[in-house]
Amino acid sequence: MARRTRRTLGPLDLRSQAILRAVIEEYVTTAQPVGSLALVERYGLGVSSATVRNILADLELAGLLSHPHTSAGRVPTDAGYRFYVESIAETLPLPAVEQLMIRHQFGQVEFASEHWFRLAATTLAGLTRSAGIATPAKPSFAHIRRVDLVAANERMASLILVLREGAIKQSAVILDEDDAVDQPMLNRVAGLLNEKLIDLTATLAETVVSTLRDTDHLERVARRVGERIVRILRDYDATTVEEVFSDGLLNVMEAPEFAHSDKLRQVFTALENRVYLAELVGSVATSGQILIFIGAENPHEEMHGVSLVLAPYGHPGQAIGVVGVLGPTRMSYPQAIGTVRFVSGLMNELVDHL
Amino acid sequence: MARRTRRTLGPLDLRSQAILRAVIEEYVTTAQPVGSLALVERYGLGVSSATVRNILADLELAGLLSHPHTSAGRVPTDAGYRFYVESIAETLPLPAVEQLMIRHQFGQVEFASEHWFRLAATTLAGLTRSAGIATPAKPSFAHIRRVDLVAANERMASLILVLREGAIKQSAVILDEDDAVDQPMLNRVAGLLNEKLIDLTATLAETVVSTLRDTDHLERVARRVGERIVRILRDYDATTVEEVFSDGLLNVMEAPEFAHSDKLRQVFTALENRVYLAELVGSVATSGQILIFIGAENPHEEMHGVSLVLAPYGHPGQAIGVVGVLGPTRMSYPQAIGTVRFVSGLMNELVDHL
DNA sequence: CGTTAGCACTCTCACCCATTGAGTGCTAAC
DNA sequence: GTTAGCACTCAATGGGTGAGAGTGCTAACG
Repeated sequence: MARRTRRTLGPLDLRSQAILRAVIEEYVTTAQPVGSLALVERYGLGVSSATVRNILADLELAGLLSHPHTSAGRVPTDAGYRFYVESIAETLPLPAVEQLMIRHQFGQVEFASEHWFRLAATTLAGLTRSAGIATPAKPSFAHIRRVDLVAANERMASLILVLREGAIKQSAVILDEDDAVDQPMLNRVAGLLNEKLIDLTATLAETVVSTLRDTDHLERVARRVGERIVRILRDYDATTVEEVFSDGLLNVMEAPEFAHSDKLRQVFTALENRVYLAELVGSVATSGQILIFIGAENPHEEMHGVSLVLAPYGHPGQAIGVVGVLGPTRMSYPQAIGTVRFVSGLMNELVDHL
Repeated sequence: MARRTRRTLGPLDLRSQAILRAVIEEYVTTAQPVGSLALVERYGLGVSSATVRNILADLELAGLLSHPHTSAGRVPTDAGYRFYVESIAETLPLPAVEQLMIRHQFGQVEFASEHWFRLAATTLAGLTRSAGIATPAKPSFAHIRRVDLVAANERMASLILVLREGAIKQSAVILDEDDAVDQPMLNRVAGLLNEKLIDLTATLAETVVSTLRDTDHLERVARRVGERIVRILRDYDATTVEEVFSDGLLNVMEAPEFAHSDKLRQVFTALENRVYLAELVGSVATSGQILIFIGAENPHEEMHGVSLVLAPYGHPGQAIGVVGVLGPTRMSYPQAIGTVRFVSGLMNELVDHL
């Protein structure tokens, strides 16, 4: 008892830190509460188990470890993981061989951002044995790059809208009875719109569209289409995250802590409910750096019990997307951080190529 | 014993059928093995439990029911479900109110097949409390409807290929050093390709592309792009199913038979491995009618223990997609069939509108 | 004064066993 | 052919017990 009050609770001395690290690393691999004996045996600590027990008790007092029951070993708390994550200076970079393999895979796939972010999620899932998460790079304001119209029938046209950032939006436009069109006519409409709207954002496009006259047939159709375009752009700008793609949920499912599976259901609920992810992803996009949410730090109750490692890619101000990993709190953070960092870097390169 | 040998095993008499039906319907709602007493109590059978027991024994002998252990009630076998499914003449059509609600939902969504099939999966999931499955309508042979090119930089262009059936393919085309292009040039290339390739399939397009001369700058670029187009079309034709969208896996997860969750993992594996689904979906597309796979009837071992109710939509010869439901074998088949039938009908209407 | 050996103590886990209760299958009577 | 009666089977439940892991405390040690 005397010892404990004497010990400063603030900055942990190096030995305590080493033991905390050992506990976490042991627990990450075994998924079992770790006891004092196992620590001295497997990590050359040079002290007896009794000493380790004293330190473990201190770490528990500091809130970094916890105790399922009296006669069990220690388990890291969320705060313990947090301390650990902050203390590891060097993350585990991805081995060069794997880096090469992944680059190769990205080379194999069709040259389009659509494929990349899906592949990113799959890759992350495979490398970390957790769930991979990725969103396409999305600009805060969409710019029109090109407008295309294809006749479906004389009163309906398919609008294809290409944005500067590579996204494509498709929508059917239905015209009034007296605005019947054929393909040549649509080509002229598309030509007019391309001329007037190229590189504009929603607000600018709207003012331009409003100048189109209702008297002329060509301009009237262009106006109808233009209004639809503006609506699509506004919708696009309003959503923080277009789509959250995830892969490898099975990996999470296989973690022993989710075997009896009430918590697992929560995680899946949270993942199917894309709004949750969109929020998180939004905060990462604005922060501009790797964010780590450990267990209960997570804003959503359903996600207590899992951790997220998320990193943005792309260019702030221009287009930003997010890649990351979702796994049990008991995950290898150095590896996860290293991997996520590599993949986000890779995505950056790819985006720059466009 | 005498009774049993006397009974014909072939066509079941009506009372036996009624009892089989009762067992299945009871089991579907309770998920518990059902005993003879529960049957006479809850279904006005007008006979004693002893009589029911005799019949149950016969049904078991016929392989339609099984027995977890001596002192437990009966559980339907896959064959029992199969018999039941064949015997129900009338499926449970969706209530008119819900039909209306769903039509309304489809009206709300953007007018594009992309959104429809996703909504179909979500809708099916919600209505049946199982997982919903849907694929976009895909033709056996893609036809070019329109080609569009957008300059990314002077050596790279974004190719946008619209197919007759509404699908859009995007791909980056990288050009040789001496083929540098600007947007006006790309417009002329696109114009040329549109003129030559419209409504063609892969094979026809290929012969046309091969006539383009390498000497002329315009035609050389067009050829490069054309070759890419042909490759995209070939890839498209080669895949039986472009994409399988599923929703509501959570519903399946909540079924008590998957609570302790080894089987659940298999199901998820099978669902993440899209190849499995693609095969099934392919067979439905060719069969042209509602197909039902019950438990072990399923070609894939991982999917024993679940049932699929799948229906095609679209027009054979033209474009065909599939919608359906995946749930535990213990699912309400009349409801599932009725719902799937309605949704596939709805998708048919929508496709016809285009 | 930190470290360590020793030891009592606590608590989970696995196992066994008896009990309970649901449901069957058989037999004999109707 | 149907039914009542009854013995039998077997999963599920709950209490009891022993083993094992790991702790916390105390007293001795350098």
